[in-house]
Amino acid sequence: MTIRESGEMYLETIYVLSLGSSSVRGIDVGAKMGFSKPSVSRAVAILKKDGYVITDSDGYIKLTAEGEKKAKIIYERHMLLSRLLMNLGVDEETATEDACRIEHYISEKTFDAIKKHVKEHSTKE
Amino acid sequence: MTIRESGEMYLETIYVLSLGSSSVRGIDVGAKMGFSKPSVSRAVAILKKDGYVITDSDGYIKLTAEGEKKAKIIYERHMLLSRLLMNLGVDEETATEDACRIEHYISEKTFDAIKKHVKEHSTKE
DNA sequence: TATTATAATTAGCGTCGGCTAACTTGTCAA
DNA sequence: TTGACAAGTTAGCCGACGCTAATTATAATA
Repeated sequence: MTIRESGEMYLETIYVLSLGSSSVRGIDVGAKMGFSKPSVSRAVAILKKDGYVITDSDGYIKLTAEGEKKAKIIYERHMLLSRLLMNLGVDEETATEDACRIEHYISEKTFDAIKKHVKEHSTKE
Repeated sequence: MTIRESGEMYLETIYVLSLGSSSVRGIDVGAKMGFSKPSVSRAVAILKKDGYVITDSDGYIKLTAEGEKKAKIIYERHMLLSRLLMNLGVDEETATEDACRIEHYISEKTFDAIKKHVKEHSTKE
């Protein structure tokens, strides 16, 4: 099964949390995303089934190699989009929020174009 | 109830079809969107309940004043986004497709910024 | 007129992805 | 040792929004 929007959000959140801490728990993911424990529990179970995460003996959530790869792509897209929007003059908070919502729906081609644009415009202005 | 992504898509489709023909039927909407008749039937019923469309005595779908206003905003957003993406170098087909998917998730602030950008860049290059 | 085709609707199914309530499990402190 | 709290899971609800199958209604044609 292909990962869906919701799964991408959970994966990205796990990734971001794991950047700041070596031990990520479901409860932290839920707190970050504003979702309940059962919602996280189910989402993590799906990510596990699909091979993106594992839970170790202490119950901590770890990304698999594949999960980390995927999460990095999603995160990079998020950053890229935020930067694009900020280049267009959107404030950081709004840019981040909007990027978060639309990052799941954009094609590879468009991301390549955005990447090019951001590369050209991120140093100046 | 606030209109949702799905409702926005139906409304936009009805609007676009009504630009090319004075009589829009559910079957046309379904054909355009690739959805079944029952899906359209239900969606139109919701749009009707929410005051965005009416169906006349012949069963044709007409936008109300509010529906048309809303549809125009959605359509304008679609055009704007497409133009932005094309300005970034994305081909028209991809730009249109991506714009279609993300147009529902972007804040007013970001749209204003995009509008400004497109205004500045659409004549040149 | 009777049949047939087209369009719309109704009934009901399935998936996704939230939720609450309730149960389990493990740790820590009284 | 026991009791309480924290974290996770299970069971099951709900709304949104696709779908098919079957029905209804209308219009066109044999």
